Amino acid sequence: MKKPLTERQKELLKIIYDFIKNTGYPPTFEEMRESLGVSSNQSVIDHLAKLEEKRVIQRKKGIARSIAILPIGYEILGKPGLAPFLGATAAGAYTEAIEIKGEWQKLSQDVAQLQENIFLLKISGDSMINAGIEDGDVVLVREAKEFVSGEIVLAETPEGTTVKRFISEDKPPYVYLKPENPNYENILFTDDVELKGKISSIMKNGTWKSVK
Amino acid sequence: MKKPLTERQKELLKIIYDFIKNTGYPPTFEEMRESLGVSSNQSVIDHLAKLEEKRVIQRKKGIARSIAILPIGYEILGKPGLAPFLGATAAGAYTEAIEIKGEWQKLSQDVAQLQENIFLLKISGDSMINAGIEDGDVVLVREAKEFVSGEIVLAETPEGTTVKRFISEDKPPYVYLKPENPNYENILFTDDVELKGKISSIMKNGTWKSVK
DNA sequence: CTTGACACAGAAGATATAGTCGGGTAGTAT
DNA sequence: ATACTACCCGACTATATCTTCTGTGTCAAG
Repeated sequence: MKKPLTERQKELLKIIYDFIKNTGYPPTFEEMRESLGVSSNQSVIDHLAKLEEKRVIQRKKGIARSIAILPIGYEILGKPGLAPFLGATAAGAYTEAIEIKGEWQKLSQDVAQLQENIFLLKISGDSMINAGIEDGDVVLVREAKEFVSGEIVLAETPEGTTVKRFISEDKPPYVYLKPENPNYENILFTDDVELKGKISSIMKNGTWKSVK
Repeated sequence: MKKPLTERQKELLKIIYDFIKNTGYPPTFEEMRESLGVSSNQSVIDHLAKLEEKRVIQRKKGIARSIAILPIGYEILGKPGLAPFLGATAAGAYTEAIEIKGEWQKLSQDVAQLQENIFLLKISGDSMINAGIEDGDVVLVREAKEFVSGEIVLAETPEGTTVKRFISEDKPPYVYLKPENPNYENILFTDDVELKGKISSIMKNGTWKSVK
């Protein structure tokens, strides 16, 4: 008789998931403690122990950032998947080897949520032409919360949504959005500007290439 | 003029990718050093610096296991993706807001490779009936190399391929495969037995549930 | 009114992990 | 010859991170 997760446990699971999605690696106790808004590691440890007991996550003793979310955890978070169909095997008596059928099967409607939020955008305009992004191109955007100087980002500004290179440096104008076309001006980064995601790939002639 | 990755750098990238796929979190310097088969951390650091310079990965100074593979890295590894199509935005002048179209677009044939190797299996037999896995059921398998006692696994034995619970304990019979049906015998774990993956979900009446 | 589950505080100690320093070799280009 | 790049060795240091210990308060169940 498995018990369901408590509110606090669900919160922590969500915190872990979001952290991984955002950084690419799991959080430390300290980072989770911070996100939970408590002052002691002990709380985190207690909750992690429960989550592990309930097979929602898995950890390794003494290893830094060693939290992995197990399938049950993803299910609780509502993150489904897509998979190829490989054939039949046996759970009872031994039977035939696996034969590859090569079919595909949707596990849920919400496929994109599998690992991260990604979506496609059609570009209009030529302000990023020197980065190889041209009018009419389709680019792939990965949603993110943390950004590194030099990355091409999707930004929301009071004037609208736009794609530019994000620059953060320690000399004026410090933080701004930079077009890759000399005919356009930099956009200073103000409180009104919100970064939505990173442009990671671009489709050219039907094939995908990385942006740089 | 970007230089391509050297052989060694590609090897390290692959090592990092495999480690993450397998454990759910990135490796330490020590673990990478081991996989590279060298005796000094410095080698790893040198290669990581190059990979970071070439925008293949991204790291944070002083932070444990803080390697994230960037889109270019995934491209080099040949791991594509699938994404919903959201609409048009502007790279030039500001234009309209994003409108959701809700279409889907395939980025490549090889969709399953996105984040990990997963596939479906049709079960025959009733040896796992007490775990809720019945004859004719379809289960989802995630390929893995490391296994924890208690997990339901897909195993290859000299007699054939089978699904059982993997048990590893410090009393006899120590390591074995356990059916979830009293009518079946345990299978002792020998050198001939190879674990291929973990059963993470099962489809019942068209919907997916976690196995326990 | 005791017991247990849940949630949290605060601090000390142990160890896992990143980083630094100062080298060495082989190959290739200037 | 000199300079560069890719690749590697080994020992040391600094700190990031996990763990352990002891104790508090609440709330619901027996």
